Amino acid sequence: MSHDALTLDVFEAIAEPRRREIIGLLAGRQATPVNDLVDSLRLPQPAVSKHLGVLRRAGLVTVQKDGQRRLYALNAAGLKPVHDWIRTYERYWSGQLDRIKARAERVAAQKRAGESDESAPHKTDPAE
Amino acid sequence: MSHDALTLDVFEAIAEPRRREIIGLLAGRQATPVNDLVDSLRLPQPAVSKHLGVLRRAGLVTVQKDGQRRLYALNAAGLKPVHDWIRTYERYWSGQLDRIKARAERVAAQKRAGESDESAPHKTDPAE
DNA sequence: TTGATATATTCCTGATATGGAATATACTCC
DNA sequence: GGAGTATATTCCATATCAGGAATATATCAA
Repeated sequence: MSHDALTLDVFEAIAEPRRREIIGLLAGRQATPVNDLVDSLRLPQPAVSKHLGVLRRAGLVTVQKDGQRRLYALNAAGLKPVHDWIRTYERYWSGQLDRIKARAERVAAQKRAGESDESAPHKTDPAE
Repeated sequence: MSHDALTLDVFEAIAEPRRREIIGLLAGRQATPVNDLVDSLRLPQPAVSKHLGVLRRAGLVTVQKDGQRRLYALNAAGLKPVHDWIRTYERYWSGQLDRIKARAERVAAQKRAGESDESAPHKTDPAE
């Protein structure tokens, strides 16, 4: 990817299920050595270290030296960009009233009636 | 990753900046033909169609035939898994007290339900 | 120092994604 | 039917990633 080696995209970082799993594990602890994560994840240590490297460059975890170990801790604030982005669309599914209100903002600009709307957040199965 | 050709991971779908852009464009409109997106994105039409295909298989957009055009609409509800996952960690950056409270909730919820969707944090070590 | 432990890094390989170009499909209009 | 428009699909080339294996680095212990 065309990313700076030092700054990875948070969205890409959390696209990996294993990395989300690591985040979930770190959320419950304060500072966890790599080996504990290796045991929990049942993944070879190099793979875990690589994932931790991605998370660190994405700003999602912090490292702390403790003797020969490296203690990783979650930096949940790094998830804020994703949260902010998602929240923009939360109103589109959160409820009928909210959705109507959201639509009203757009419709207000047009001030026209008789618009046939059908974008309900229910899943329409696109059969080929 | 080895994904079903018909069911793509939402996290992977939104990892692409262009696709997030498409989502942003669709959020403001009701049903948009591909060509409108092509104009807005300044991306060749085949690329746009491919991204739309990914979004559709991930359940984030729906298609609707309109003559020779295909009208795409945002299905924001497809973002809910991401929202739910993120919300789990929202409290970790919102405040210290909230964080303690969050841990209690999480532990309680895990004792109650064994229901685990793929994006949820997996087993947290109870010893801590 | 020697050996063991903890973690990171490098190299390799297979899988996959992206954009580009060309082509295929489907629909509309004449 | 044939031309033109709208969209999808295929093929190609490049890039990247995930995991495996081996190795490198750093620290601790005796």
